[in-house]
Amino acid sequence: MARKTKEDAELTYHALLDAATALFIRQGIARTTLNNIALEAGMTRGAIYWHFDNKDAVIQALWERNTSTLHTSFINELRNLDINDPAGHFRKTINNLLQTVVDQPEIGAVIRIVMLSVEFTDEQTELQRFLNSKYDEIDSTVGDALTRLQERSALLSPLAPKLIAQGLMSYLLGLIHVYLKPGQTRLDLKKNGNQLLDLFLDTILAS
Amino acid sequence: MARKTKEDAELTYHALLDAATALFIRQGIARTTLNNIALEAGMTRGAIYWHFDNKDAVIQALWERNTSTLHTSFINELRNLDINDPAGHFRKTINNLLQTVVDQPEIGAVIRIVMLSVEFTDEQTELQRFLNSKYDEIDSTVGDALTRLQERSALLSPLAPKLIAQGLMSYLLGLIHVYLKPGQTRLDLKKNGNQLLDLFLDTILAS
DNA sequence: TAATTTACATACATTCGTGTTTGTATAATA
DNA sequence: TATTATACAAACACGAATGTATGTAAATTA
Repeated sequence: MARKTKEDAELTYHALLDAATALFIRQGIARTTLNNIALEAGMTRGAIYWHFDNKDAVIQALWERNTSTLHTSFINELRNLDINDPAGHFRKTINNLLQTVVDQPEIGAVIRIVMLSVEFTDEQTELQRFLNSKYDEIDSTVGDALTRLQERSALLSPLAPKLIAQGLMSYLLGLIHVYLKPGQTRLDLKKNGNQLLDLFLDTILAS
Repeated sequence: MARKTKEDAELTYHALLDAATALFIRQGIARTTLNNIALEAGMTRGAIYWHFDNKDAVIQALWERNTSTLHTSFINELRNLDINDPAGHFRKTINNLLQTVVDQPEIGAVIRIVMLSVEFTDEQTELQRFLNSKYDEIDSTVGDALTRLQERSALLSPLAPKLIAQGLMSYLLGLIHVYLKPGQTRLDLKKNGNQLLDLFLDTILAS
């Protein structure tokens, strides 16, 4: 067919990623073929192989486009907790994260996709290593933040801060995972997300 | 080759399920082929197709063999909470569940497999419906139990019991998911699982 | 002990998805 | 304006996985 302008090409690039997101959520990653994605976006596989190397590259591009900003800003917030009210700042940061995920479905969707694509680990693929490194980064940053809170005796729980971080991360991931399970209707994170989070945060932070 | 006795056949049946479990955890479900499973068990695909209809049937059989008992006993406990100390009984039941998952790797592994195989839902397959119904059963049972606790004013949190149930389930799933992520080493549920759980339970139940 | 299942192994057919190659109309560029 | 690079579509080649069909030795049954 016809060649597109640079702007048109970028449109299809994003259309492909959007299509991938929708299908990954709807049918799961494994069941979604590159052909599916292309057709959903009104293209052929040629377009995909032009813009990406393979399916893993699509997933990584999804991460870059939809969550990398949130990722780095989240980490920056935690690394520079407000010196006057670090506990409040921490709480706010976590709450904001969940709220962002809920308010911007594209972001939440990609997070769930990422969670699911870490399924395997034997003979780690490049994507696995990449995503794992991102997760580790968050994990240790949360741990460090809680450690500093403990040093300022802003932690209620006597448990080790690294351990609490693991619990908090598990809780967050669990909430997102359950919330975004397709067909799920009972859990309304938009309404109750912060309440549920505070349920946990109240035990570890002074209110 | 040679035909086996009935007992031998049952051995290979279990060998196949064991092989499937190991491979699913190691490589993920999608990446594990029926041939892989057969070879891991020292058989050929013929053995698999003799004992099971397809891969989904293998997963369902895994559930039946490794978690159905835990499932029903867990539900029974929650449906018949000790009338004298329902809150303590509830707490104990949840803690036991996590401890069982941690102490018996085959059970924990299957739970994680099940979690991951619910990935998709569009055009639900029979397996999806089956697993979802099991999850719903647990979910509503926990909700009911918490409702009864609230009626007896044994709930500290003012949140709706159904909502708390969602949070608790998310937490549990998150913990198991993170804990059983292959290659993961930081979270030691065996040591700290109950502490982490109590972190949550203490906010909703009287100690 | 003869007949019949059983518990698989082996072979086959077919589909599906991937990666690559080729073709091409047009935008960008010089 | 001629050339070249771009953004794909279309065709091709291949392996891999599935499901099925067939073969078969031994266990079970009558």
